[in-house]
This record gives sequence, structure tokens and C-alpha cells, in this order.
Amino acid sequence: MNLKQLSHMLSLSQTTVSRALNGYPEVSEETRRRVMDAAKRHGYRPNPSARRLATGKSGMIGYVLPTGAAVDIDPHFVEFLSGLGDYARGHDLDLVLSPADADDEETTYRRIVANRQVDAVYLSSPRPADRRLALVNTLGIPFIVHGRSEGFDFDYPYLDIDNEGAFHEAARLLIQLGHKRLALINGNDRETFAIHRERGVRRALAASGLTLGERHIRSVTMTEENGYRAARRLLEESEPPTAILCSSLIMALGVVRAVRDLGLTIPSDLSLIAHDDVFPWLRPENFPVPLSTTRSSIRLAGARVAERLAARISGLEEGARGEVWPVDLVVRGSVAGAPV
Amino acid sequence: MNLKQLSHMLSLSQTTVSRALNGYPEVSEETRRRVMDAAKRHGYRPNPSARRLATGKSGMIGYVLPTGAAVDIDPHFVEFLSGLGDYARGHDLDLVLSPADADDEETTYRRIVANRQVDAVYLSSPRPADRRLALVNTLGIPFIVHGRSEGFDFDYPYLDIDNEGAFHEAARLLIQLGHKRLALINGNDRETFAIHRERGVRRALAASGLTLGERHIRSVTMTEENGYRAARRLLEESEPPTAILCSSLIMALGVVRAVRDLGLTIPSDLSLIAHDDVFPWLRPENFPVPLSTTRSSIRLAGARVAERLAARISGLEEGARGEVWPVDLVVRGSVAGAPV
DNA sequence: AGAGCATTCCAAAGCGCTTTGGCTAATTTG
DNA sequence: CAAATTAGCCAAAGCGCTTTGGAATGCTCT
Repeated sequence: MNLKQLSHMLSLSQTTVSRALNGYPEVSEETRRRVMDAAKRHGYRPNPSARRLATGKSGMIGYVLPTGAAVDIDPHFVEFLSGLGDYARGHDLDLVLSPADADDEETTYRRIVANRQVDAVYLSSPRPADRRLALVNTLGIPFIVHGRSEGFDFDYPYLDIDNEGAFHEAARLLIQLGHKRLALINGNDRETFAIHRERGVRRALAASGLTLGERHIRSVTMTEENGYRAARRLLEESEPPTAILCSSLIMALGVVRAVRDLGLTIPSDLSLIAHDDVFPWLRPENFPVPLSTTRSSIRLAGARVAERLAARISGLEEGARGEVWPVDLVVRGSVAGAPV
Repeated sequence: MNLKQLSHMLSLSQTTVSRALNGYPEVSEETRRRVMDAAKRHGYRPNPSARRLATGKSGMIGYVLPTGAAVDIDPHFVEFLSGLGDYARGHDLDLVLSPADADDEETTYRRIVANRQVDAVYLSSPRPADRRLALVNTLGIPFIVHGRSEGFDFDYPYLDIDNEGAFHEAARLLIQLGHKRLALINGNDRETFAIHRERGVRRALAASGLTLGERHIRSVTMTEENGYRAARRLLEESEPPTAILCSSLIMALGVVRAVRDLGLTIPSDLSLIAHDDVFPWLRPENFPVPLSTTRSSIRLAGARVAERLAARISGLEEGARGEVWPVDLVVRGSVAGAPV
């Protein structure tokens, strides 16, 4: 059933039917009802390829997926996707993943924009002065950044959580508990979120006249193994930290293992706080010692990004609005006063 | 730069240019070269929307993503995606995720087929007599199932791993080590993979005149917490199992925690083997006691599925070829002879 | 030399939609 | 009451590609 058939069967022109269906005003209410009715009854669905060719709109949002033998997609991605899907489902949006060579995402961005394959894109894991962001900004496609970049002379729309604030609060709590030697096991410090977290910790320390020693900060990809290694190195020093802040639950698994291997105990020997993106399959309260966390649902973020993208596509949202979500600090058994 | 402009600038018809570019034979080699050349020089890229409208081919593969507030996307998905992307990247394929209400995926399948939105789809986590599979089969779109279904009177193309064989081998090893009371902490037993694994274990037990007691099998969604709970229940029985087979690494985390909470030790009190889909961020060799696994890279499966989908789209692959990959049994410290 | 056949190209007709620019009839306005 | 709007509809022209059905050219063959 296409437009031609439908209009013929209604003895109307394609123009009128199209307009009736798309809510244009130059059609009488009675006709519109008649058209709507027939369309529903016959299950008419406009052919998206045709519509796209005519309008340039695709009803899809895009994401450039960095791939490569050495590239691992972050497991957080799937949770974000869950949220995105939750929203998109109710709004007839599909998501296009365009795989790109991780060393050359630019080509792919240019392609999907030139081809008008998607109506909007979102970027994630931005770095300071991220080239993708600059590119997408000049290409003029609606977009939203999940996370933040820095060092641009233009503003852009983003959704981020208050990483700095979260880690500032967490560090402040530890300091108030008497800890003086904090360590930070961070994610890739070329990404903004990691920079912000470090900043938060440093600020809290500075406020008490303390500092974060060079040896007390590790920046690694967030795997269990890297968490373990980082923790071992930290704890085997001559002056080991009495508290560790950790950028992910998965790394925290490794930290816990390291602590155990060294015969230490949480929280009496070491306080631990990790960031929790809220995975359904790994929960901080179920750690051997319930884990204190800075918590923010990445899934909700996904839904919100989808919502804002939709708003941008339809012109409801404009400008470079940044949105920063507060992060909960959830205290559980893994923190205690500094050992004497 | 569109076809019209390009052909005009070459003083050729659109027909000829189009044919030259698409490798049709009715154009002289010299002309073809000239056209190809000009196209490259001017960076001509055919507009996919137009091409799609004309041909019905989209250059995308589809996946219907079940969503809903209570629906969690499996973290395995992201690894599979990695593989899929690895292949797709080199072959100009994009992936379209169409979010669907988990209770009604059918509508979405119908939509993406009717709209010719994608050239092929893949299904994952199939159940016996899975309705999606039957649907997609009748709809006539090229597809591949990742996993297997059962109970159909037709064949279909799939890629699966030998779940039954893997768990059969694992169980057999444990039995040979003297274990008589095995338990299985399985995934959702409405999914075929879980059924196959159970079948493998039962077959191994039966071969030695043993059985899998009703209380010794748990079927749960694969979270750390569920692994923990299942393990506790099993181990607190009057006649606890001396060996556990576990369907995922994430659940195995929970099992290990439970074992510890109960003051038991792996492998002297309990042998443990889990299935490993090979995550970069959680590796069995890094478990407190290195974990024995049945191992199969879900990422490679993703790449292979993409490869086969591409082959099906281009007509290189036809028919209902099933492909079953063997699974490695990797023995590490977590297994030992049965306690006396 | 004329029929028969490749070869190489082209004009034009789709694909199914949106949108522009009228056209008619009903309504309002001075 | 004629003139000017307005409401409601339509024909046709895109959007940019592929593909069908020739047409022209040069060649071989009898």
C-alpha cells in the first residue's frame, strides 16, 4: 500500500493525502479524518526511503563506533544503549551504528553527514579539544555530547555528570575521616571525565593542604586486571595510601582482589570508593565488603540523550545547552577512619 | 556532486556513468576508467537514499533490540558488537538497532522488513521454537541466527558454539576427577544455549550412571548476585555439590564470593568451571583462584556473523547452513579431585 | 552488398514521497 | 455588489539514483 494507491482509493490527490497525514493545515478536518482513517485501516506506512529522499530526514540517530583489533568497546556502552533504546522505542527512532577505524573516525562522520544518513548524532567519551566534536560542530548536524570536552572557543550541547564534584565529595569524605594519603585509580586520562575526577580529588586535598603524589595516581583502561595491578603497585609502596578512589566498579573488583592478596582488609587497612555507573549485573552492595560509590545511572543518561536528540531534530531544542547531573555519594562499609 | 552533474561534466549520460561505476559490462573499459577517475577526483558518492529508493538495498544490517524498563541488555552484546563492527567497517556496512518493546518484537521485525530498512538481520539469544525466527523466515529477509533454536520443521542459517559439547566435556572432566555431585548454575533455561548446556552436563553424568538432581540446577539471569545466591543455596544443602558448572564469568564472581563467605576453598572444597565469552575487562586467569573455563570468543562470532550476512546479501551464501564452533576447555587452578 | 550481431551509449520511466504553484469555489470586505 | 481573500484541493515537478527499451555504430558472415 503506497500513497498512490491510498489516494486513488480515496479519490483524492497524493498531495492532499500526504498533507492530511502530515498535519498540514490546508486540508479540511473532515478530509483529514477520512484519510487518517483509511490509512490506519489499510495499514499504510509511508516508505521511509522515499520520504528520506524527498525530505532529507531519516528518522535515525547515529553513532560512530570506533573499532579495530585493539579496540574494546566499553561495557558501559551497552547500558547507555539500553537507555537510549528505551526512549527511542517510543518515538520511532532507530539507531545507526557506523563502525569506523578508531584512528580515523573523521571520514565516517563526514560520510554519514554528507549522505544524510541520520538526523542527529551523539558522541561519547570526549577528550579535551576533541577533534570529532569540532568536526561535527562545523558539519552542522544536530548532535549531543555525552560527557564534556574542553578547550574550544565555541559552546556545544552536552549531557555530563558532575565527575569533578563527585570525586571531590568522595575525597573530602575520606579526608574528614582522617585519611591523608589518597590514591586515585583513574580511567584513561586523555578523556575528560578522568581529568575532571582527578581535578575533584586534587581540589579536595588542596583544601586541606594535602596533595596527590605522582605515584598515587594511575591512569589505565578500566579492566579488572588493571585495577589489580594498579592497587598492588600502590599498596606495596613504602608509604601506601590508606584510601583509594577508583573510577569503575570493574577496576574495583581488581582492587579488592589485590587487597586480599596482600593480606589487608577493607576498610580497616584501606578505604575504597568507586564510581558506579549502575550495571544490573554487578552491584556495589554485593561486594565482599559493600562498596561505597559515587553513583550515576548511565542508562538514564542514555534515555536523556535520546530525548534531547529528538528535541533537537524537531527543532524544540536549540543552542548549546549543557546539562550536568549531580552524582550521589553512597556510603557503605568500604570506608572507615584512617588507620592509626 | 551528484550523478547528473558528474555525467554532464563528462558529456555522458547518467545511465552510462551509473553503469560504469557499478561495474556493468555494457560500457567500454576506456569510458569506465574515465568515469571512475572523475568520480574519485571529484569525490562523488552516490546518494544512498536515492540508491535505496531505486534498488531497495540499503547497505545496512539490522538488529531488533528488545528494550523496556525491566529489560537489561546483556553485556555480552557489546563484545559481539565489537566483532560485528570489525568486519562491517571494512565492508561499508552499517548496523541499525531498532529498539522494540520486549513483549512485541514482531511488529518491529515486520516494520523493518516492510520498509526495506535493512538488507539483512541477525537474531540472538533464540529460544526453542522462537517465534521471531519463524517470522523472519517467512518474511523472506536474509538473516542469520546467533545461537540455535529447535523444534522447527524448516532449517535456517545459524552460527552457534557447541554448548552441549563444551559442558559435556567440562562435566566429564569433573567426573573423572571423582566428583559425583555436580551442580549447574545456568542462564535462563528458556534460551536454547542454556538447554544445550544442561543437556551436555546430563549426558556426561548419565554416562557414569549419575544424575543431576533437581535441586542441583539453577536457572537465573546472569548477574553476580544471582551467581552468589545460587551458589549459597547449593552449598548450604545437606549434601552440597563438590563441583559447580557455571554459565558465565559474571555469575562465577558471585560463586567465588559465596564460597568465601561460607569459609570454603576452591578447589579443595569445590571445583568450579565457568563459561567464558572472553571479555577484555574480566579474565578468568585473574580470578582469586585461576578459573577453569569453557572458552569461546563471542567477538569472533560477531565478526563471522557479519561476514556471513554480507555473503547472504550479495548472494554468495544461500541455503540453511548451520555452523557450530567447537569450544575450548581451558583447565586452570579451580578444578581438583573430589574431596574425600 | 545486405543481413545479423555485438558493442556502446542514451532517453526516459520508474522508485514513493514532499512541496511548489496554481485553480476553483466559498467567504469576507469596502 | 464587485473585489479581494481564504479554504480546500490538485497537477506536476522535484529528490538522485537504477534500469528498461531502444538506437546508432562498427563488425563479421554469407
